[in-house]
Amino acid sequence: MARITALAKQESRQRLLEAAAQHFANHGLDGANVDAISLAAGFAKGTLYNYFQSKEQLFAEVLTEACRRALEIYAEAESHGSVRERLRSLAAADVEVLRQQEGFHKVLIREAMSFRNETYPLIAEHLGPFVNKVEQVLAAGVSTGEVRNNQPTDQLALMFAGILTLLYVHHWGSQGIWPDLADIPDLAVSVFLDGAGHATQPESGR
Amino acid sequence: MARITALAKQESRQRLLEAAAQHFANHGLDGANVDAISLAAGFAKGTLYNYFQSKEQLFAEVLTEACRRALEIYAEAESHGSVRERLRSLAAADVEVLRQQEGFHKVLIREAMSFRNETYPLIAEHLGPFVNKVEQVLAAGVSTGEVRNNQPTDQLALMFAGILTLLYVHHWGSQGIWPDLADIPDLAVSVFLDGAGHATQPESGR
Amino acid sequence: MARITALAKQESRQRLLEAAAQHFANHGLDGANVDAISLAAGFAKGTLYNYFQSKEQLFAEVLTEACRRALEIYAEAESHGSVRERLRSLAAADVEVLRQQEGFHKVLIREAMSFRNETYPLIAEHLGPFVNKVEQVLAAGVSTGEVRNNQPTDQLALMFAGILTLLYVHHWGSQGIWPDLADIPDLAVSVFLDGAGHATQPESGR
Amino acid sequence: MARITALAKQESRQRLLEAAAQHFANHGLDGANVDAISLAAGFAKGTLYNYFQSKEQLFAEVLTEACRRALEIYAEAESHGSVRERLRSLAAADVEVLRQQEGFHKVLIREAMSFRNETYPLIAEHLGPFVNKVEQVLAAGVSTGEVRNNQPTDQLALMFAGILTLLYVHHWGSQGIWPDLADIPDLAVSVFLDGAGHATQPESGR
DNA sequence: CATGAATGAGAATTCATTCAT
DNA sequence: AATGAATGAATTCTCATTCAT
Repeated sequence: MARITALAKQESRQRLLEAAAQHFANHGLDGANVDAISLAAGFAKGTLYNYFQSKEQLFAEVLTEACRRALEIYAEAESHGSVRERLRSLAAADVEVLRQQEGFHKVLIREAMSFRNETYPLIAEHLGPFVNKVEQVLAAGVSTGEVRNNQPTDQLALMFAGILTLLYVHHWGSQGIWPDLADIPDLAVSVFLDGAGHATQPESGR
Repeated sequence: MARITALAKQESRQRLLEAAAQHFANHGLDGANVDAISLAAGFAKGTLYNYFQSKEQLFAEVLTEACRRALEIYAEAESHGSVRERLRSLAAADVEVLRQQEGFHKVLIREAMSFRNETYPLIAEHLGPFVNKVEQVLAAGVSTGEVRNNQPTDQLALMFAGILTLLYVHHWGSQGIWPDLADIPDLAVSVFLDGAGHATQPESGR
Repeated sequence: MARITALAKQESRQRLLEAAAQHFANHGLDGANVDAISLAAGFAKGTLYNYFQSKEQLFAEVLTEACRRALEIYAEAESHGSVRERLRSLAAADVEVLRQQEGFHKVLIREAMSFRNETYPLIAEHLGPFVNKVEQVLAAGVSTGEVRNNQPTDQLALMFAGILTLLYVHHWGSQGIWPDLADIPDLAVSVFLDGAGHATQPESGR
Repeated sequence: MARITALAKQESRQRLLEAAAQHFANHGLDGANVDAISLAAGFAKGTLYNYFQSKEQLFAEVLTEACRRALEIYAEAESHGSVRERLRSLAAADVEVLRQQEGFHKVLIREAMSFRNETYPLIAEHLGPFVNKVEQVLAAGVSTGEVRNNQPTDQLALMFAGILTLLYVHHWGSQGIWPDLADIPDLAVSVFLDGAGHATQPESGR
């Protein structure tokens, strides 16, 4: 019985997290209404508070959950071949993560931009694992000569993650016209590695 | 006397707009407190409502004002020399715009991420003139061979503006540690034109 | 105009304080409902918060106000004659204070008994002036030999104030049957000075 | 088996009562949290409601239990010697009762001050036996001349009980500095019998 | 125009109590 | 009996906005 109860509780929690992700996606963090989330999950007004201590903690938990899923997907991203290929693979994984909860990620990015003490550290932590993976690839690339060594790899990794975000934002801002989500991995890698300036000789490994 | 009154009214309005920009910068749109803005401008609590109809409209007006100032500065940006030099000059102008109302731009960028129907068009309009200028430079660069022609220039221009924003965000997110505002123009141009991949021969014009 | 406004505000504040005293008297501190107080004062729900920052602060202000009135009355209490007469006079003043806001004092005494960090210091401060006056009288009495010197005067003063409170409590507990408020000053002095044991010779100065 | 079950139920009930006494002592009646009590007793949240119908009834039961224990201790108090000695003995018994559940008695006294219809009669009932015993001693004292006969003995008895309570309150209010619990019986008797006024000749039986 | 008191809808949060398991 | 998830009324407090002076 305990197990059944525990299971049911897990499900309820999940329902609340999903309703919350959806609601945050639609209303943002400030605009969100805790009661509405609880009701949307099929519970009474105050029930959410049996699972989460506060609106902020709820947001944090939604984030953590998103994180967890993201890590699973990142873990699956193959990592061999050239730096270009490995970055592309990571970018594709990130796009996949995005697809799963696109609305919530929109809010996430927006909250990241608010630099609030309550949310910024949380989000930075969320980005951490991805950026770390990117940095490992770049560090390897520096030693093989595939990546320029005129900038620290941690800064480069941040730039790569940033360029991805940038493309998401353009995607949303253009209502999906450009770029298409499917094009983002290639685009990001190209922008990041090649730049827009004229290379004296074309890259071959593309 | 009517003129004096009108002038005084203009000044009051300006004071309110500045106080609002500062306050929005610190608290965001949702978190802003209308009374506090009015008080910060040196007026009593309700006075703001003699000038603006609502918090939202006030925000929009602050936005419009920021746009207006930005345009003035962009107009002054010199535009000659190589593509690299001209982009650097535009980026420097943008940084200058940012410096003038750094807090407010923080909010601007955050709001851009919310894609709200009330604010997004305004912000897009704000970016417009800058992006147009960048595009002109890039189009010229394509014809001189300084810029690759594997992507439409409007998309490239959006990317350049985006990279700038990205660097601002990293600047804020790192509490000013990296990158320094002064380094941003060079950094943006380098990232945008050269990329991080290994060029077979180093650029000379740097 | 400013003066008129300030005056009106004073009146509103007073109305709220009175409604609050009444409401606290009826419901206690925990049981009190801030909205109800505001409504009872003839204002809208939230209006009270234009005057007081929180329920606790409101309570503190009611207390302070009661304090202020009490001090006025204590100040009027004549202080000459024998220790017995002077104590009687102070006790009578205290009863007078009590009469003015009997309900609120009931709550006050009750809150004093709760020893909460939020309220106890406030209330102790409230009692201070009265106890000080009593102590002065007792100290004088010790030097004239009217008061025994087998206990520090500050402790004796606390006992006297306590006996008064005790009689109030019995008054309330018996629904006013015994003791009558009017009898309390004499009773308190008698209990305090003479005790219930058999004195070998009756006091004459009574 | 029914007996075993009944016994177990008794024990559970007792555990809950003790946890409740402790919790009420720390938080008061209004501030108490039913869930916390149940958990503190080692049960799950709702279990308490298998034993008590409501928070109020629980409080009443704790009170009744305290009463029961107090009676046992009062019964043991020896009663011979002078009035002074017998009163001292009763006071010592009361202090002993207090010591056993000091926290709860704090709440008890506070609740007594609230004069609520739900709790006041209970508390009066609790005091009853003690006051009766005191009254018997005093009545005997009146006939031996040890106690003045200028006041009905029931009122005197209430005063004695009240002075004890008063000393407890000062004990708590001073954080135990004055008076010490151990000093209270003597102090109470002295205050009650002798008063603070100057006796023409010192008591000998002290 | 400036003022600032008043408004009242609305939000987060608490918790005594119920009841299906 | 024990459990603990669910309930939802109630409460404190906020603040954008209005409007009489």
